[in-house]
Amino acid sequence: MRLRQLECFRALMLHGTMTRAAELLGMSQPGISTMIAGLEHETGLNLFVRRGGRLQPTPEAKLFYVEAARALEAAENASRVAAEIKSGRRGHLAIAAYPSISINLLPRLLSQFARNKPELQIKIITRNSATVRELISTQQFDLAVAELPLDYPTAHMEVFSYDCMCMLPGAHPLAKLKQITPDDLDGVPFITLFRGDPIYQQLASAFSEQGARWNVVAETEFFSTACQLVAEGRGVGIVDPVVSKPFTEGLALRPFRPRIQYQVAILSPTHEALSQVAQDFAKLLRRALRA
Amino acid sequence: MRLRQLECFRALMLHGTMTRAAELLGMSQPGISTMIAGLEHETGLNLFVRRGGRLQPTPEAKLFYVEAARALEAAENASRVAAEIKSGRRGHLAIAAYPSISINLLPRLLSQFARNKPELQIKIITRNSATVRELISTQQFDLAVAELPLDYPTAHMEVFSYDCMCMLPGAHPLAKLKQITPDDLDGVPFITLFRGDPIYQQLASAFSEQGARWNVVAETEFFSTACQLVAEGRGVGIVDPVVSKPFTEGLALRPFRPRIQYQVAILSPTHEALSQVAQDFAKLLRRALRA
DNA sequence: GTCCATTATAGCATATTCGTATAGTCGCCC
DNA sequence: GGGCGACTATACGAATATGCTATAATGGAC
Repeated sequence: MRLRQLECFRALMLHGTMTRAAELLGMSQPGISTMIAGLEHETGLNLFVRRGGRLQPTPEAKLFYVEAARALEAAENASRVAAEIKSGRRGHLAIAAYPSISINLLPRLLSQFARNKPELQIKIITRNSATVRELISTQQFDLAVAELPLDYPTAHMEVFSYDCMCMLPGAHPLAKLKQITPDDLDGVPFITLFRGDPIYQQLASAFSEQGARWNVVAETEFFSTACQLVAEGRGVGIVDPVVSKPFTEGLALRPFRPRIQYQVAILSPTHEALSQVAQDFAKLLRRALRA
Repeated sequence: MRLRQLECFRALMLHGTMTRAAELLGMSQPGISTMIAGLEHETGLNLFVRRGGRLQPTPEAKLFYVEAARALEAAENASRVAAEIKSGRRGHLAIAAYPSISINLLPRLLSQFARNKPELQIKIITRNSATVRELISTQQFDLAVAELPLDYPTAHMEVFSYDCMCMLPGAHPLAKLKQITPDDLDGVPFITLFRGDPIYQQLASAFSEQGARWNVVAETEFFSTACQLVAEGRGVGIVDPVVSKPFTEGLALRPFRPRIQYQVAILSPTHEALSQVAQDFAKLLRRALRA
């Protein structure tokens, strides 16, 4: 039993004559005739009686029609769903990300991505980078974004490295410098990430190597919190130039030397194939993180 | 999108490798390969990633699979239903019949007919012959059985004529006669159908023509009632030899002269095609009425 | 590296599909 | 009853699809 036969059968049931059914389906009348003959032969049912040169559906045809129409609709639905999947209108995209990126950059990218995909189900879960790494290995997420380093990176990783910038209130005297070193910040009130963070370690080394006094007045968990404190005039700080960009409006950013490296990675599951939607979004995300 | 493609896709999703799917479907591995390639091309979806010489379903494949399986099942269901219709296991058979025949003969034939057709829905409606004739023209019934004559027979008719038999209690003295005439029954207590019935008219003429006294002691609506009264010894009567046969057990039946004609017809709708089931049953019924 | 299991491609025979041309059938109207 | 119009069925051929065998290509295991 072929779908085309069912299609012809339905058209014939709905429109009464083969000639009209053929028009509707954009095919010739003999085409319909042979299709119907084939269907009758294969099912063994007499679907129409030839009566006065016309076709009259038998009771069998009426019974069969119900099922035939149902099957056709299911097939057509499958086709439609395929098109939806292809265009990304249907599907889901589950992303795990660490806080700083999930506050602003990620939702901004996602809403842009999903604008013409009304049926796309989106899930963002925010966890610290270590948890994010674990989540991706449970295969429950399509993509994850985590800060490096990770203890034991199991998933497929794509790394993005940034040199951190020193951020200062716009009117700060040091803002006139082209770049900023620990020497310049000797004793200047400083806002940093927590002691456990790699950034903290790198800063501590940088200051101690230059013999400058690192005057830490605040430790925060996220760049975004630090940015806000700097904006309030509590001191200067250090920030990555891409992910935290939305939080540094109105602040002066200057290259910091020596380089303080900040690394972020897009993680994807190893055992699971990546959906097209996820691949497409990864492309967008990659572009944003490279910028 | 063709059903065969979906079939291959399902087998592949369920069994993991093309080789096994091919075995299951009784076809070659390259056959599956080209089917899947065709499906991927037509839907525009990457359904499998080739990974280490194996196929791994993509998330798109998993999403699409749900719909594909549904469509396949619907199509298979349609096939099954077609087979059921063909074998008469599915369908309905609505018969309208006049009382005498619907008491015994019809249900007996029907239950024999439906023995191996568990899904066949049977409807018997019992009305007098005039109503039966009307019902058949409303197209709500497949077949009807009515007594003739009918006022204005619109439907297609197949007529069966019988010469009525005289019925007597088994021990009745007249039972020794080979055939019975009104003369033989002069003054004998007689049980007949109602005054309006054609049988009544024919009997009245027969008796008056021979100048015999027709001693009517009971009028009944149905032959079956008359038979019971005869069996109780209330008198003799007249009965058709086929339809009423089940009610005449233990009674003596003798040809009655002059012939009293009793006519029954199988009616079928004119505008509606007859279902195969109905045709098959009509054949059985015809054989029974001819006997 | 070799073997084993898998998938992909090529080439070919067959089947299906679907068009055009044409014949057959029936009802209708004069 | 003949011709017309509307319809269905059949014949035939070209394009396409199907599905086989043979064979190449790939990658994992040892």
